[in-house]
Amino acid sequence: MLNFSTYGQTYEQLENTIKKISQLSLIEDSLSDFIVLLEKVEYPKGHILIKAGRVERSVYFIEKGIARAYLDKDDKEITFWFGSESDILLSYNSFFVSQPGYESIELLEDSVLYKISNDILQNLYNNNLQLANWGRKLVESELIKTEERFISRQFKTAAERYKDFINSQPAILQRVQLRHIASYLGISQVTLSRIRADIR
Amino acid sequence: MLNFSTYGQTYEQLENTIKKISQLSLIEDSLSDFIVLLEKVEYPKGHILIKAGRVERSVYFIEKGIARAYLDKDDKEITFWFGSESDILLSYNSFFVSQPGYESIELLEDSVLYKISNDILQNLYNNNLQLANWGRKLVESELIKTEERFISRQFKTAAERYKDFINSQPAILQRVQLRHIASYLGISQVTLSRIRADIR
DNA sequence: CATCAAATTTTACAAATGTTAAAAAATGAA
DNA sequence: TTCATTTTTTAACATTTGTAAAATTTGATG
Repeated sequence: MLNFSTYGQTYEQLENTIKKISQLSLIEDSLSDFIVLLEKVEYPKGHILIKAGRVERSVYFIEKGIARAYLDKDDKEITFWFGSESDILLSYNSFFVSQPGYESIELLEDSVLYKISNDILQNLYNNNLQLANWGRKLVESELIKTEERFISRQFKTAAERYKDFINSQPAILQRVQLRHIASYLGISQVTLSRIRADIR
Repeated sequence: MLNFSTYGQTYEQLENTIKKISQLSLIEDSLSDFIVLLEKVEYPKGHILIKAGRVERSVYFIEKGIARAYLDKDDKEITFWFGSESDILLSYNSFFVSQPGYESIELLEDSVLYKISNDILQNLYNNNLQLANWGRKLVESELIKTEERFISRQFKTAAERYKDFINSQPAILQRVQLRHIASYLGISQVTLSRIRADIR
């Protein structure tokens, strides 16, 4: 549970932080019930928050930091997701259906997160209509984002995808190694270098 | 609303059909409430069920038939989804957030569908905890499927993706033109022909 | 500042995929 | 069946992207 005094925050400060994350302002009436169930956690750069092959029982809200989800293919790592401030972080397939996940998630900066277990969340969902609908909307918005990325992969060239990326997530470009961005865009690092050279 | 006598079905027959679709057996207690709100619709092959640029107010459950979602890119159509018996059919971004959708959905065979409007569904979600959680789980399972397709696009070769496709959806291969399958796999029809020739 | 290690870019060549056009095969209506 | 149309495959060539290795740049540290 959150220990407010430990972090020197008032409840109001915390509430403002949490509201920014994942449309939590939508559940105004239930917000305080929700907040007290969160656990604040901090990890250093390089920490592997979620490990492939395990069943993940927690979802995280990112207050500060950047994370990448990746999976191991042969001797390479394939990065397929970045998350930063105000994003939620979880292994979809592991968290939703309690199966071992295929992905790992690494923190790329020292990070501050709020954590809630699946057991607690399921209990909320089964007893609070407002939160159940908030959870549904949260997943709906993740689904739209994932589908849009999927489609753009299908009909845009590597150069177009890179330009989209620097327009939509310029901060990530500054904070993440280019080899991860190349992997995220589905191209080799050499191709990414060529695209960057052409743009210059 | 469903008019049972029109279609010569008993309620029990209809319930069995509906249960097969989209894990609706999960909402045993609310199932009959849900079923009476469905409207059965039938359309011929070639019908455009959902048109890009419109706000879509309905979701469909496919009882019989095949559909493809596509978008127009320059003078080409990009197919990015197939649905058949037991799948749900909707424009994610249009239905979930009431925006004009970017995709069209065409029926590739004469089809039988059950339809429910977003207004009715939202009303159910806001008044029935069991249905709200069923809706959340439905979206969660769509999200897992979409993410898996996204990732496989990123690290599998065109040949691997084709083999995955014929293993996981052999029936679709028999029922859909190869040009649509090539588009779905993100490759040209020429490349698909080459892959098929190599396998033979 | 000098040095080392890691990250990124560049080069050279190979492999995969795309484009266009044409040929072949399959489909479906009369 | 025949014929016309559509779909699929093949061929030839162009372009994109990948791999491996070398060169360069960047960043951290003494």
